[in-house]
Amino acid sequence: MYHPRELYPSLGTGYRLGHPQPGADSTFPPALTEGYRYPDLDTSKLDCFLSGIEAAPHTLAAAAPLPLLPSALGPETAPPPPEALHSLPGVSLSLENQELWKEFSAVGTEMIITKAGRRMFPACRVSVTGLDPEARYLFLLDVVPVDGARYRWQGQHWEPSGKAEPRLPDRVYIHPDSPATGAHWMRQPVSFHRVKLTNSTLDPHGHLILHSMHKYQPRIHLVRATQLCSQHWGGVASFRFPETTFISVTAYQNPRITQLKIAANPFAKGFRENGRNCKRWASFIQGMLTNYCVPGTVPGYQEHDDTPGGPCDSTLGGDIRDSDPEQAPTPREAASASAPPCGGPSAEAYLLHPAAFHGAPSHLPARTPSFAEAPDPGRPAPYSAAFLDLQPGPGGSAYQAAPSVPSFAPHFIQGGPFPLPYPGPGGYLDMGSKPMY
DNA sequence: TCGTCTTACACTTTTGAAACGT
DNA sequence: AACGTTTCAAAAGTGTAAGACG
Repeated sequence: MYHPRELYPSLGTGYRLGHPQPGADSTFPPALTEGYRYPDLDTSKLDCFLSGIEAAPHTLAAAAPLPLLPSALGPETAPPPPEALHSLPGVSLSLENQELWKEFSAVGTEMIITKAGRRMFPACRVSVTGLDPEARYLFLLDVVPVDGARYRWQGQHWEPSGKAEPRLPDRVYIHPDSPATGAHWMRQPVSFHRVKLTNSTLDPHGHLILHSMHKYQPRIHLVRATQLCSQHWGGVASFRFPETTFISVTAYQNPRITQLKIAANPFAKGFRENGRNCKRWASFIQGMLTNYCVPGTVPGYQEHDDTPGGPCDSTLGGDIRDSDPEQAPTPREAASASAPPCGGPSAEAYLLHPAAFHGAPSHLPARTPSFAEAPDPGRPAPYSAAFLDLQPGPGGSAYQAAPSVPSFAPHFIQGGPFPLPYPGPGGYLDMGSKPMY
């Protein structure tokens, strides 16, 4: 994983990737709104990194007047802008470790956040199809609040307990292999296991900053980066999976989650049979035998399912799905059909603020009475009104970008300089502070 | 007092360099 | 000499428990 600072040594301490957005919460402490800085920009490294990117066939049209974002924490009044989001038709994403996620989701997924940064477990691991094998794409992941509530563990379930904290600076994790060809991404599952979550608002490492005891939803964005550092783009598709919703905590609240983590995460092996927590583990085994199955025998429950170093990143060397013709990349004609029209926003603009490309949610979701409930795929997710709808694909777990693409809000194109600096593979982008909902 | 957060700890896996073999 | 495999130590990732903090 690259640290953005390694790529941009010369920008100085005042440089920020994401400009403060219109309507941003002005009451936010400056240290938070300024967020992550990139003190050392080395453009030569950037050139090297971007040298392989193909020339862009299309140019960004002149930017239209920018609509204002809704004010922070304000009512949701602004309808999505009329511009259509340039999606990637035919592109579908499936959650590889869906079974594991469902196991956690059924209990109420919790993710530890620490000052130094903690990895997500389970990690988001997806398979993608429908890309142009020869085009280059960026894979991004960010995490957004699900609602405006803070949660509290009530012994048996999670309950809302008050208003959410002000939204923290948005950061986006860029998959280390980005940008890579569609053939590369489709060759094997793409894992985001290196993503780290932190509760340190002044985190210097570029980890994704979250509030403790808040509910979050990871999102995965695919950007066709026809030319990364100019005003070109080739379409974008965003995906999310309801079962990956989680509540951030500094210490596990639900003992069943702890047991699930120990059972499924190889790094927690020490807390199993022969570990210090063997009594507790034995009790859990008994429970699993009664209610589910022995860990390791439940599909998606094997510890390898999310083992770091699996099919995940650095896909540049992996070769897991190569031999499966059934899952081979779609023919080129399908991909060419997804080629975007001329004009439109750029990949870097999307990097600057992916959320803007999906517009603002048309409404705030109702507070969930209890997180213990399994997510209802049939019910629109809180952000879905302005987000790409995900339809279960033929494979069951595959989600496809629906044709009824929502809106595209170009107001963030204006926010960043062109060419936009790109933090590089495995890095994070600080999106700056932005309105909460 | 209670809920939340921080830190040190023991344990495990991962990673990469060095050694070794072909 | 080049390449591939094995070994091993350091680094990194886990949840726990105790204590600090507000």
